[in-house]
Amino acid sequence: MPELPEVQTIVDDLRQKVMGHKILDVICDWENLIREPSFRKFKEEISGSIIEDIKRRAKNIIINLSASKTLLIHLKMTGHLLVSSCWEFKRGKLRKIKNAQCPEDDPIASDKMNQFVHLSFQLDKNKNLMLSDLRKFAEIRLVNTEKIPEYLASYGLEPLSKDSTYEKFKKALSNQKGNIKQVLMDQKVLAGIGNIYSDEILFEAKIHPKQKTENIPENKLKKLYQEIGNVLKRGIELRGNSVSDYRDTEGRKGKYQEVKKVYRREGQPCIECGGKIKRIKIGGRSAHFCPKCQRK
DNA sequence: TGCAGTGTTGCTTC
DNA sequence: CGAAGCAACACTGC
Repeated sequence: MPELPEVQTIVDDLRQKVMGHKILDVICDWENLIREPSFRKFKEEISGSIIEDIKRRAKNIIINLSASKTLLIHLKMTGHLLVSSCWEFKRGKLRKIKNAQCPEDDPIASDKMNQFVHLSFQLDKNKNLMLSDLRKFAEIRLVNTEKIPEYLASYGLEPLSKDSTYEKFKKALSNQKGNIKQVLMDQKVLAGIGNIYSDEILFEAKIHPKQKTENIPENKLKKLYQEIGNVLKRGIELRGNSVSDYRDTEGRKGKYQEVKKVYRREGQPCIECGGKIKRIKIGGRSAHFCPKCQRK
């Protein structure tokens, strides 16, 4: 679920909310979430550390801690990070902290994602950084900071980074033979794009998802590069999409789903030409597109 | 009621 | 070798 714009929104919010905080303790009822080291070591090593910096690479959240340790978090399909001063994770359940001040319309109180909290970092100043995950696919690692580059070595171009250029993009795609939809989602080629944004990007660029990457003409490729930037930036502006269950660190929905044009709109009219949006399978995933606007 | 489908990724299989 | 399938898990919707 969380793709680049959602992960970026989470990272930006976390920077505001938990930077400089100390991690006092960790509570967890699904230790498989912690991929390394063992939970016992994890707890021991992380307790007492300070959150020094928070960044994103691809769909990973990177939290630099004091003592040269780094937390690497991947939310996969249904993971969420929540920051709250009025909820705590105790005896396997999310519980309201007595006498704590909650926001009037606290979404955590009503949203059913509150049933799926499996881990909580207890921070100083009465804050909790919690991970909820219905499907339990999320992964957390605690590694030595110097090792981080190895973990991130295989990722491709960051489409929104300052040094991303059309030439680099073109080069990244130059030896790709498959269909463009799958290439866009290949994290080794481009970092951060998933099923939803790839559909929206291809619609904006007027490219058929099954178009062979090597056959895309130069002008279309330029357009594609521009639209990747436009769509992802719009996603961040709208704080991500909650087509499904994405929520930000307060438990609130994003707004990008209100402007999406093709994803999960099978059978509905195309915003631009009125034709019917189609859904096909590509690599086992659903691809949505307008057959009139997007030609091979 | 039951089964296909779901945002991700990486491993296994053919 | 590359592409396809599947597993990790649990819920929703048809």
